[in-house]
Amino acid sequence: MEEDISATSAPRRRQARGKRRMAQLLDAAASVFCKCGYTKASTNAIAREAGVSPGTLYQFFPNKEAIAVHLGERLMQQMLEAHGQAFTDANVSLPLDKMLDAILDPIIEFNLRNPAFLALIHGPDTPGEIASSKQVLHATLQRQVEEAITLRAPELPHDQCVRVATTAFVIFREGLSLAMQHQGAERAAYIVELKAALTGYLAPTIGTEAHAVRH
Amino acid sequence: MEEDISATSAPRRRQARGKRRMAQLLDAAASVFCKCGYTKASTNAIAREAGVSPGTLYQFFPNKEAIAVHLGERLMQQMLEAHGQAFTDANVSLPLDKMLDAILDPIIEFNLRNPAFLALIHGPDTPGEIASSKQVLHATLQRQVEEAITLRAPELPHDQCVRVATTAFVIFREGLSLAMQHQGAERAAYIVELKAALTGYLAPTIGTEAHAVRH
Amino acid sequence: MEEDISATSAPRRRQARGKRRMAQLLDAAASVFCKCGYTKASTNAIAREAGVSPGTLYQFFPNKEAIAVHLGERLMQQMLEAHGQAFTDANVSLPLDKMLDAILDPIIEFNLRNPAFLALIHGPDTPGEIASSKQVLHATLQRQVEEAITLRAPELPHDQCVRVATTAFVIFREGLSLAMQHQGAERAAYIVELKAALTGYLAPTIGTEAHAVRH
Amino acid sequence: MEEDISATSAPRRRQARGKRRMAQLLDAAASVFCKCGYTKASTNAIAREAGVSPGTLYQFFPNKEAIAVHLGERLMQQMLEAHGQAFTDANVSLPLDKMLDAILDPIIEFNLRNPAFLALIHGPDTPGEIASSKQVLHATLQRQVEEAITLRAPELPHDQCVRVATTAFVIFREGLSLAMQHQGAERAAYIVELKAALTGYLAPTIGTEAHAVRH
DNA sequence: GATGAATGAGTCTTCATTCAT
DNA sequence: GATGAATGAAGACTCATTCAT
Repeated sequence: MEEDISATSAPRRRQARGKRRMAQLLDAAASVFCKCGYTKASTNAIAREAGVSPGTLYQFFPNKEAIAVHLGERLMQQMLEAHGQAFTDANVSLPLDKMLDAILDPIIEFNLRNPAFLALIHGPDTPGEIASSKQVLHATLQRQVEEAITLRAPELPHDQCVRVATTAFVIFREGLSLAMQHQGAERAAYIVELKAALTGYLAPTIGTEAHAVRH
Repeated sequence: MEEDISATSAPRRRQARGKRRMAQLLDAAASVFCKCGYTKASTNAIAREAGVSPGTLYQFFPNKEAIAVHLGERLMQQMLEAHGQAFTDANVSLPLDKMLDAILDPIIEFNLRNPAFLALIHGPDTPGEIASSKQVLHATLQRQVEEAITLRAPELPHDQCVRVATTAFVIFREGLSLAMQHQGAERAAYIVELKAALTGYLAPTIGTEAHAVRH
Repeated sequence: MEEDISATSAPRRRQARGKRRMAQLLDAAASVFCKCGYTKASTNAIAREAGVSPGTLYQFFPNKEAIAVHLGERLMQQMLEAHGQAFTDANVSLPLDKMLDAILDPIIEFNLRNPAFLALIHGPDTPGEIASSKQVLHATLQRQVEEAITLRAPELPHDQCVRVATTAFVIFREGLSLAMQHQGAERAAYIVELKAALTGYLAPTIGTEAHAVRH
Repeated sequence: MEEDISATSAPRRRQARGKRRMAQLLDAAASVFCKCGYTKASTNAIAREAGVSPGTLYQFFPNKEAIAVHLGERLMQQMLEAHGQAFTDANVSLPLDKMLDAILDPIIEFNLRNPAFLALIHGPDTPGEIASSKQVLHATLQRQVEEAITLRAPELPHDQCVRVATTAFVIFREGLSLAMQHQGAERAAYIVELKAALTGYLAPTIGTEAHAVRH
């Protein structure tokens, strides 16, 4: 608008650089969160890992938590882009064990590539601070689980559905965490256990059979 | 009070006072860990809560983690004293649901009275520092679970047994955590879910029937 | 609007835009200085308030203090334009109380509309940095007061005149400040006190009677 | 009590050291406040000036403002100790000019020795932050002025008395500030102006004559 | 002229730990 | 054993200013 004659205007280029920096910072944050956990990850360390000064970090994020929130959002979005079909009706109507495979396998695979996911989903150990960082992932995933359960067991009262989803979610989270703490065959074996746990827990509530869903 | 001239020798008295101080400090630590979580609990805060100076604290514990470790040990011991019979053969040979009631109810009740238990069992969110603090409770409880499972399913390969125990343990830990985050009826409902999850998970492995055990 | 193709030449247009920008920035600065005081007003905040980038701000002012200086100059100029007749011979020759009314009332009224005036006239609390910012307003006003006093009391030695002017000026400044800290009737009452203070101070030196002045 | 046989017990000695450190820190703060003003005085600078680490400073004061408050309190106390008789009935009943001499001279002299007084009484330039630091000195002194005025002019309505005291106080403060900015004869001359200003302002309200006061 | 990213020293404050008494 | 002062590195965050585009 002002003075640009070039094809890609200056403001646009600047904006692009901004996006790149944010990505860079989020990458660094992911790395540091993994190494140290949320609490011990320092903003200065994140900046250093990103190769920028602390001031730069704060040009993009107002505080440490915002970094976690953005990272969480980016992770969620990437996961949905990569495996958005996990919670589709097609999957949800499969027999329970197939359904769990269809839903969990992509998520697990995503976690292997993005270990920051687990770091975030655990958040700080401080009781009060339920941590918006945690919230983002938590809320989104849990809503999906709730929806899936509602589809499979429409007669379940809402509050009970919430409890089941919540419980299923923490089982998933901790089972995954366990798996990630191991390698190779052991990890695979823990994933088997995780699925067994979810199957065992959910079967009485939502049944094991294939199940036509309709909204 | 302090300097009584009773028959008991001076060293013994000193030792007794030491025990009292440690108990005092551990009580304070429990309280602070509950309020703040492990990471944000400062040794100064613990000392203040105990009504002693930081220097005194370090006369009994070499560092922050040692406090957590000792607290964990004391909690374990108190739990065993109060509910040592939880994992007895009698209980372990009950039908699965009865067994879970028999084992979990005392532990849950103990947690209600000692919320520091949960704070410790979660420990710092720092990955590396899987925290000897956590370890104490973890290890002890898990061993008990392993034993129980071995009794119920002696043919299970050892490594599989470990995985099952580990998985069952995290389900228990997180389910309990969920319950403690709620109150009254909601808490009770979450406990029901917790038991349902464990039942569902363990039934295929260790069976639901009563089961005579023998060492 | 910006890029109109009118007769006026490009450089002139650019210069006009420059003036507009400066005005814009000074307005923003006035607003921020009022809200935060000189010290806590950040250049970034001023730029933001003006709706421009920090870089742009520094294209017009070499540093924070220059902004204050320019703002001071603009305020002085606006005040002279609006109430330039305050220190005219006609006013200065009035009886003391009428003279104070004639001089102070417009200035006070100007301050009501331009509260940045007070913010500037106080400047940073830093001793060394008696602050050119402050200086501008200070110097100009004080010179006028000196002139008025010289006219009323030509026989007064110069250095004494300076002291009287200086003292009268700070009385005025702080009295005004006090008035601005209150509202409505209370403010009016403080203005009465301000005038009483100046009358009481100046009467012995420059007399209360009307006084023909001549240069 | 515990193990001390010495004349001055260990705890007492420790407490003494604490007091000494606080005094040391307040001295340092006074010095830094004078050099830099309240706003630019950094807690680290104060600690450095006191020859201790930042942590030590925070063992005695919870934050920067508390330092200022304590310093203000100490200054007030020292002033009262040194010149507590300034506002006595004897002085207040003198003729106005004698009264001002009797009251102001000691205060002025105190300021010469404790220039931090002025730094504190001005406080940060931030508008909102009326600064408890400032408050301490302000409030105490103003109350004394109010009392003196009430004694001299008992018929004055209370709110008017407050305004007069407030105005007189700021005249004093700024006049003193002016004097402190100069040296030698010039300073003396400014003190003369200060007294003239107060005399001129107060005479109409509280009269110039000696005045028997009674409570 | 305009932009906004980049800087980096500096601010206040905390905390695990040590040490003289 | 007990005290509490002392430490100092570290943390989150700010801001005047510069620079590439």
